[in-house]
Amino acid sequence: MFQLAMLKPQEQLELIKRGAVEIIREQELSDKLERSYQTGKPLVIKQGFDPTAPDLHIGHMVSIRKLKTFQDLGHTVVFLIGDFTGMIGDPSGRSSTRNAMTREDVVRNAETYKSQIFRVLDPQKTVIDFNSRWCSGMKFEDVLALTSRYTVARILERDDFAKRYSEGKPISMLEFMYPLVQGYDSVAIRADVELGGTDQKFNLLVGRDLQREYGQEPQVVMTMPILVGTDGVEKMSKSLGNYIAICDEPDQMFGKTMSIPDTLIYDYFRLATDISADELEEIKRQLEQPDINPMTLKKSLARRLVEIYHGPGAADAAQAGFEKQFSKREVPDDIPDLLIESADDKMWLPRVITASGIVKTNGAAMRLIKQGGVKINGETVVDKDFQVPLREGLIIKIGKRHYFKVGKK
RNA sequence: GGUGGGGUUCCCGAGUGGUUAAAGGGAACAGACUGUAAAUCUGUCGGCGACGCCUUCGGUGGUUCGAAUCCACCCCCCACCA
Repeated sequence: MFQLAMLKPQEQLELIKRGAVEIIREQELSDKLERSYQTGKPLVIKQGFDPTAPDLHIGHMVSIRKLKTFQDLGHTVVFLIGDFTGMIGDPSGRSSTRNAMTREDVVRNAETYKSQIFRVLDPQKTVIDFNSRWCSGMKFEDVLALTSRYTVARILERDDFAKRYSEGKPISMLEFMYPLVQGYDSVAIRADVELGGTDQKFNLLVGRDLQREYGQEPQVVMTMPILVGTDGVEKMSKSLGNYIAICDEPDQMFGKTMSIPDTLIYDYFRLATDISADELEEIKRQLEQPDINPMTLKKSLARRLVEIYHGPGAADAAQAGFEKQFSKREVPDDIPDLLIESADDKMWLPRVITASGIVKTNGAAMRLIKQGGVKINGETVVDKDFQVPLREGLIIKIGKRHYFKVGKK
């Protein structure tokens, strides 16, 4: 695509700035680009990632796609996995499920990361690094030396610490140290620019301060917008279940996109697709037209997303499948088979439903039946005692979107 | 170390001896309406083939016919003081 030698610093800056919420400081970035241009030495662009949850979603991609821009401009991207703190674990704090990870976990997660980010980033131009590489070898005196360069009051400035502190919620010392560890990473890899969501601003700034403390030129901090999740309320995250994963199947990706509130359409176009400024303007205009159904715009958004991660052919198929299943309310083409092993020729309906994995307990299955959420071959079944004949071809529908075919193993 | 407050079902949060699987809200799920939007309305929301039984209110013991509720000890969180 673009080459470092081909684009002038000013042009690079324009591309980089697009979509960013804040650049601290733009002048410094401009200077760095200028120097890089003159010397031919690429800038080091850093972004840190949690060693857990390697299920990347389109919210992560907002900044990862920005990394791609840097990469296209010839700069070096360091995809930094924060395995060190992850391996220690943090039993306290409110997200008490954070358990220590083993080296194997970390390696496996890193592989999963790779398989996902390389859908966007160029493997040849991406450095994947782990902060245990320098953290593990630090002596306690090094750590103390690090802590001496920052103050409690400054760490307490961080929004969520301040909030939790004033609300009487616990903050572990380890969590308290996180910003320093993360900031030290910037020192260790001599980052020129660090990217992150706006919620990371504080941590990124600590990196800047620490670099200065260690006699380095401070990194430029660049924050990217946080994508709101499909619920339209919380930020997109795996744990809240309001995310569109980049490895979601086309149908699923299309469907999830169609379920977002209308108010999100514009932001999703802006942050999650490659749409041009002109097209974006057009979307905005159309959203204000009362006679245009936002659904049509949402469909085109869904298509674009599927195209990015699965290609144009998949987008066509996903849209066709969606319209068949939800607009026309027809039975979709691909229905998973549920093969049941049984000596009998029939089986109690709740048990069949549970076997499908859609609900966990017979009680939940019985509730669904009672509420009219279960259909067999298009007929609503309200008898919770219903015995399902185990013969081929029976199609069971659960709720709005779950289908499966019953068969005997 | 001292003093005081607190730990309830996915989350928040009532409940201070029986009628309590535990109010209310949120989330979630199902149904209606729809555009798998929002809003709204209705219902469900620990487990069990289930008018009954089992498990649950930080942990362990105890008092009682009966405990989330009372007592003892322990663990954890928070505030203030040192």
